[in-house]
Amino acid sequence: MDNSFARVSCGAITIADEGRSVELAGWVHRRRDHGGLIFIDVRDRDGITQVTFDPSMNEVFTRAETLRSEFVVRVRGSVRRRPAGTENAKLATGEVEVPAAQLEILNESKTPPFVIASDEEPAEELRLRYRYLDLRRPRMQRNLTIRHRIIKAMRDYFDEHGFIEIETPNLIKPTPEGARDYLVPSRVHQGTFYALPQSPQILKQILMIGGLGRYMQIARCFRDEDPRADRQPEFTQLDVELTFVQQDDVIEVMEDAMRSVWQRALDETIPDPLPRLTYAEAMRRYGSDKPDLRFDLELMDVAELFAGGGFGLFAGLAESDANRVIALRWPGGAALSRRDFDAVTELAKTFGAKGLAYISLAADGVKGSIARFVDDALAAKLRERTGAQDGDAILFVGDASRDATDVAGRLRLEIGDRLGLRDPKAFAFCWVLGFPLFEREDDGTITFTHHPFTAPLPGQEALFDTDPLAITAQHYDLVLNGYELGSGSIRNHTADFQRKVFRRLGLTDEQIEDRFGFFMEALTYGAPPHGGMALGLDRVAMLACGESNIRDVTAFPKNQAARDVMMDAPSTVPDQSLKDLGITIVEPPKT
RNA sequence: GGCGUUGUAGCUCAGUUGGUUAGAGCGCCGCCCUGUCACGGCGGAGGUCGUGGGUUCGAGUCCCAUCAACGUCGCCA
Repeated sequence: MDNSFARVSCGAITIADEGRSVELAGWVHRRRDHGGLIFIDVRDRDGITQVTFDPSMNEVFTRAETLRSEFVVRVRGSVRRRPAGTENAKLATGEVEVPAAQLEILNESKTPPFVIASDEEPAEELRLRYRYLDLRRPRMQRNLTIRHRIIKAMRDYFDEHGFIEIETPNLIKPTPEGARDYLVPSRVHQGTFYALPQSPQILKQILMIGGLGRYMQIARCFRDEDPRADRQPEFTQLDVELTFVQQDDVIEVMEDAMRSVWQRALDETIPDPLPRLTYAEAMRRYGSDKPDLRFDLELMDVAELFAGGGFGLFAGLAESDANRVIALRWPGGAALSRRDFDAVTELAKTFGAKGLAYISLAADGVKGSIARFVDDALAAKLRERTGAQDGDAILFVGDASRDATDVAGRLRLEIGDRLGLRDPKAFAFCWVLGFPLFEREDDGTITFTHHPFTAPLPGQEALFDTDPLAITAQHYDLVLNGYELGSGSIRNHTADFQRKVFRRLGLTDEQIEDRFGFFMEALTYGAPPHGGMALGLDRVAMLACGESNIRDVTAFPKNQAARDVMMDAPSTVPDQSLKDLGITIVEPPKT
């Protein structure tokens, strides 16, 4: 290589480099062929530099005429100031250009299925099919860079605070609880299976029993459930665990870490301390255990205002504490048409509502579906309770408490969306605490809210046999902009108590021994008190990037059918591979 | 598995109450062009309208089924 040319990045050349002999390598971003003069924008990860080709350079010019989009080139020349009046203020390198003295075509490119140098967004299916082309676009390069900075900031923070990163295995023991496991057949022990970890939960607890004290890991996790915009079958967690801590210790470490990450990765300052809500309060005020605190518009209970009144439905609901009648203020909602309200009602029905009542407030009185039941006195009370003013509407959801809360919580987000109150550049963190330890499933059985290793609040052990659903857990969720970033808890650290929890969940001693015997035994050898947390890194990155889809912060995501459409995975395997594993496919795949 | 939205040129999209030869912008190809940077000018190629069936004199348009993508519910210790 000719060392008189300095290799430089396409984004970094400035007027200070004038006269320097440089070598650029990158992709042909755009070409502008004037016949007697050719401009090529050469792009690499750092930016774009304009290269010019003059006909006086016979051979080089002729070769330049063959350049097309996404060809890979190496160009050498001396940086020069652009002629006066031809500078491009839109480009960081717009004051200079590189007249090509040498041009090497390192590789040609077929015409790409979509234009990389365009703001037009191709269908996601196409972006995933040709992910390597999509990754060349600024958006993905930016998102992956931010994701990297977040991960680096996390590792730096925890390293500085005495944590060590420890890898845990990906081939582990299946646990039938929780999500479906991805299973990996064993060749050596035919007929048996490893599972990919849904999280390193038990392993990190055993690390605590192993005396490692402060652990963190950027851990890959696997859950065989249907993907969503904020969920992938394969995802990454920031996993953390500490010994000799109480709930507040973990919360303080984690929120300090997040403050540090936001500062270092995004140069954003977030509050200290972060707001905290109880689970009950979050459900009551926001209708969600992961409230979006970027805007207010809280759910207001108004059942007693309708008690004994003319609107029979709400008057009836008001007779029992098991019901809620919730009012939601819709700023400016009085401008909506009957048709608009009908559409919102239909939407509410998709949320599970049986119906939706509403009134519009105007200077000349109250209108809307239940206006005839709202006299001046009631209207005044509703205004006072909700803060609604002339020009606003109020939606009413009345139902059994749980159903009304859920519907109203979703309607609140819908209103926030329509009013543009969910700013992707705003970050509203909060903690949600005080979750119940157990929940009742639809079939009536008792299950855990978080996971079976979560400890109850001290002193509540007595409720175990009398009223288990009343037990509050030492469990905390970190929430950002209406997304659950992650959960943590103080764990049970005695075998006796852990066994009690398992039994309460309906496991027999044999099942406990079979599935968790190794762990139960570990607890009997001086397990220290411990607790920790795990955050969904993909969601953290998604929100930090202002994206609404986890796939846009993942280099190689699966689609909604859990397929990798670039590799075409999953796929069939040769018969011999199945034989080695002792596996027979009963029903051959279709197609 | 349920519900919703979408599917028309390589890409992004338009296509009226069913009516002659299905369009636009970008991209692509050819020719011209020495200061462009979304270069410009002229010309051109490119379509099983997702697939299958039905209604009709006639279907991109209406009906049924089906496939795919996305969103969502179920599911997600």
